[in-house]
Amino acid sequence: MSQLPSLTTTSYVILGHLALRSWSTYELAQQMKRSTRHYWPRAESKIYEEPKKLVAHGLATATREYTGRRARTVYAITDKGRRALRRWLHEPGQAPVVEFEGAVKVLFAEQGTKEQLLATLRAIREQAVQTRGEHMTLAADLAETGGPFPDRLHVNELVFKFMWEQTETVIRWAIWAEEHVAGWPDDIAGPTAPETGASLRQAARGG
Amino acid sequence: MSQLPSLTTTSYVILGHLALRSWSTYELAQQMKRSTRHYWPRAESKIYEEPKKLVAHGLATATREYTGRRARTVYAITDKGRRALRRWLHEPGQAPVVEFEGAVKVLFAEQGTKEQLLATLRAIREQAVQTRGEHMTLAADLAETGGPFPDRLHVNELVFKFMWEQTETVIRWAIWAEEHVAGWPDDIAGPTAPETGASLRQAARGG
DNA sequence: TTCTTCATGTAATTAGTTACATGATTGA
DNA sequence: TCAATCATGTAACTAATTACATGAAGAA
Repeated sequence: MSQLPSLTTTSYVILGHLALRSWSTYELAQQMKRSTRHYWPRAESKIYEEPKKLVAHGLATATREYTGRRARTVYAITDKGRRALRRWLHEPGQAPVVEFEGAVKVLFAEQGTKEQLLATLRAIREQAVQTRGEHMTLAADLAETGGPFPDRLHVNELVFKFMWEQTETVIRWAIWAEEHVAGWPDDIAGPTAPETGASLRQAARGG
Repeated sequence: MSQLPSLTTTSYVILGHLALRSWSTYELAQQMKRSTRHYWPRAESKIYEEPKKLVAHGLATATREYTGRRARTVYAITDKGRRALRRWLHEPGQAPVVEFEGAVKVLFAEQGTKEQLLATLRAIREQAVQTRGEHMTLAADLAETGGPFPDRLHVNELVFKFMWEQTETVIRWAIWAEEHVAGWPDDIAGPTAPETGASLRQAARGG
């Protein structure tokens, strides 16, 4: 029947925001850069394009406004949109998917030098420390001002905690790996040291 | 100059495998399902297609073999391929990117019911526990047999540890969130409880 | 007045996925 | 000998990205 393009998770990210208030696409892009980017990253241009689909489905309405001769579009949720959001919340969500190029470089590290591997790990750690800094700023703002939606602080806190723990895990892992590799001989293509596999054996026993 | 499609991280994942030995595409698909899928997930069809690009760049060679009338293609790395891989290892890698639909459902949970939120969290936890089980099996195999490349156990251990900690983090978070939410009133759209924001304040202080 | 940054999109391209197809092998 | 599964791809489609374009507002 319906020839409309089907809704993706990205559609529902937008729809969820519209359930809170009406937004212009620029505002949406700013807000999503601040929060959902960390667990649902999308290019800005996508955020300008996606709401049209919601309108086509009758889940949102678009209003044209003007600043001088320049147009902008403000989107608002419809009743049908609220029902669709509730239905979506009811379905089980997708598990986390991780894409980590740095890990691939670590996996094939023995094709390069020990120095290269240590540099890779250091870069991973520094990036994560930087991200943690951004998270701290965000947390401070949310804790002090309550953020743009103070009565949503409780759900915000849940997902913030996930982001935080995720980043901490990367930092801890990178530090562990750097220390571990520091003890390796210079030729990392060679056979393994006696203590190699300790964490595998531990994991095999269930951690 | 070069009109060849440029190499992606996926290309280098394949190239890295070819640095270890020659593989048919089917073997590559099996191996990647076992290991790199957890931090570089790609559809099987992609794994059949991508090596052609390596050949076009001169980084690999393709050999046609036959089982009866049925053809298969075995790929091998070239010297140019090894050099390209080493160059790639030298460049800093991309930080982890997480896509987590479950977190989006948690973020907008107050548009639904407390029961829905608890069900979402439970599903996340159960999925992660299942993944941990797969990791345990893999760890046991690697620890016992050394896996298909015993002298690469040291680098394998590094990335395995990342996968493991990543999954453990999800499980711990889900349990924490379930306990946290259990203490909320039935109407989760309402204003927040007094202890709300405690972990935000802690994060703002640096953890 | 000019430059830069903010604000608001569109167009072109692509990396990746889903769906399909078919030969070989194995076991009931 | 039939069905199921393993093995090996191709074709069609799409979600998403990168690159570009342009008006408005404020700073120098």
